[in-house]
Amino acid sequence: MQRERARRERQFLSAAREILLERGYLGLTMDRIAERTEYSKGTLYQHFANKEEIVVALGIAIAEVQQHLFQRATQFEGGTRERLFAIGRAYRAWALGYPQDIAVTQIIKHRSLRNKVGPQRVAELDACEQACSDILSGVVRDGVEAGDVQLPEGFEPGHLAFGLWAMSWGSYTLTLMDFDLTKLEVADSFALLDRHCHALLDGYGWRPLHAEHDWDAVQGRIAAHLDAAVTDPDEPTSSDNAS
Amino acid sequence: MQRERARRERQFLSAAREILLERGYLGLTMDRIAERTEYSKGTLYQHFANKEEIVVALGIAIAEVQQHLFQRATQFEGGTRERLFAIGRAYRAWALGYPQDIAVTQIIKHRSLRNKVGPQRVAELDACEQACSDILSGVVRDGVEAGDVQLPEGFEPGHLAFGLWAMSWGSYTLTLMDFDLTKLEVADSFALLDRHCHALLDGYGWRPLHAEHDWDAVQGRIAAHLDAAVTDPDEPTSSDNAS
DNA sequence: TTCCGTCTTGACGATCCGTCAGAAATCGCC
DNA sequence: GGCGATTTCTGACGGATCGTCAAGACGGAA
Repeated sequence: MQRERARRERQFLSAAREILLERGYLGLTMDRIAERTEYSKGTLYQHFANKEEIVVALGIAIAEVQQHLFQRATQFEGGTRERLFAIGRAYRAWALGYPQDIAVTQIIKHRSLRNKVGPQRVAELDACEQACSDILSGVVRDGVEAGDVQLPEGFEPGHLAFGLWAMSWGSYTLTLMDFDLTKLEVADSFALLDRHCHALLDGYGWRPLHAEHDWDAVQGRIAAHLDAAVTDPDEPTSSDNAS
Repeated sequence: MQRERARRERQFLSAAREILLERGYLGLTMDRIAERTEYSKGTLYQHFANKEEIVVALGIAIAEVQQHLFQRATQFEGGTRERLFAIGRAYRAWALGYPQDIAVTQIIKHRSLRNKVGPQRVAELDACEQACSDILSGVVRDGVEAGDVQLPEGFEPGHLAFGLWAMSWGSYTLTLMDFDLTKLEVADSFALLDRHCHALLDGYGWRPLHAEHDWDAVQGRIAAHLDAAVTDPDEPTSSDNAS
């Protein structure tokens, strides 16, 4: 039964995520996943051809959450730079809410892993990432069309999107890697990233500039917008509700 | 003999690097290293307690090269922003010259690996990275002192350095991870990174701004400066000499 | 030569991956 | 319900690798 199969796949992934949290990447073994789900290893291997596939599958789930957050953020009603800012906040919310997932994403991004994974799964992962970067590029395009920003000669919207993404991703991984400094800087590193993104956009002249706008106020509205998405449509189960 | 020991350690590392190039990270095994160096596994284990230690040791060697390049770059005679640009070019030269090393660095940056490595080796690696980021911070400090840039309230030089580093590192890893897009974008992604760094510095108002200066000309001078360093002192004869 | 401390070796136990022949469950038909 | 066919599940197994360690090789001193 197809339905049963999907349910089991979720079980496997859920177990894998638990083990990953408890024992780290090196502690994640196929035997342990099988043991925890009380299925046999053979059954597990009918879903995932190898360990890497499981990690990539986890990555796909993560990317879908990200995509969802980005989609929500891009619907924020405001100027183009505000919407870009909203996506940045969504990314930040993701990084703060699922810190473990950054490590998983980091593993997935490593090439040697992709070689052992089936092409359709890789394609699925790429599609998710493509969707996220398309959302980002779309907002840049909107900014250009609205006349809020003028890209240099030969610049595509995706180029600017890449810069923002690279800086964010770099910040997260560098922050994550430091053991001791992290404790002192983590709270900072997010604020810092925000500030750098503003500087980058200022550098390209995207209006309103950092100094021209009350971004703290915008941030509050964005938080409300994103929170609404998190708490609103996520509850099909609760029985007691006030009208 | 201490001398002998150091020589062997270099042999092991050299073999490890070769295997890494030929067969990738998953193909790097202790047996293969032992076989290639014609030492036994037991001897290998007297130098490195486990596979992770070897990778970190490779990372230290890589970081030393980086540090050397940065040091050379920072001696470029020019304005503070030009010197910063020189470091960027040095980083780029490193990434282009040793693409495989980016993958190694990426592995090292992953936390789960550090747990299995001896503390003094980790400390050595951290020291190298600290040195590199100190060089970067130093130039930022010079820029502030020279009045070329005015940092926002509460901003330390290291904060700006972190931004540049994060964007560069993020660009490299994101570029490296894509299989197909890479082929089309690689030549671009470096130029793009340059442009983004300029935008970031412009955003913080570091003079002279991107539009105020002939950076292509500076780039030529920097290349000459760095090339001089690469071709000059790179040939220590392997033959022994009396001291 | 013989003894003794040091260095080296490769066989070994342990762990984990991925497979596959057979067991168990389910289905289809009478 | 009975019974064979088909699908699904299982866990023991071979292969690869890690890291260890008892035994052997080596070299210098007596």
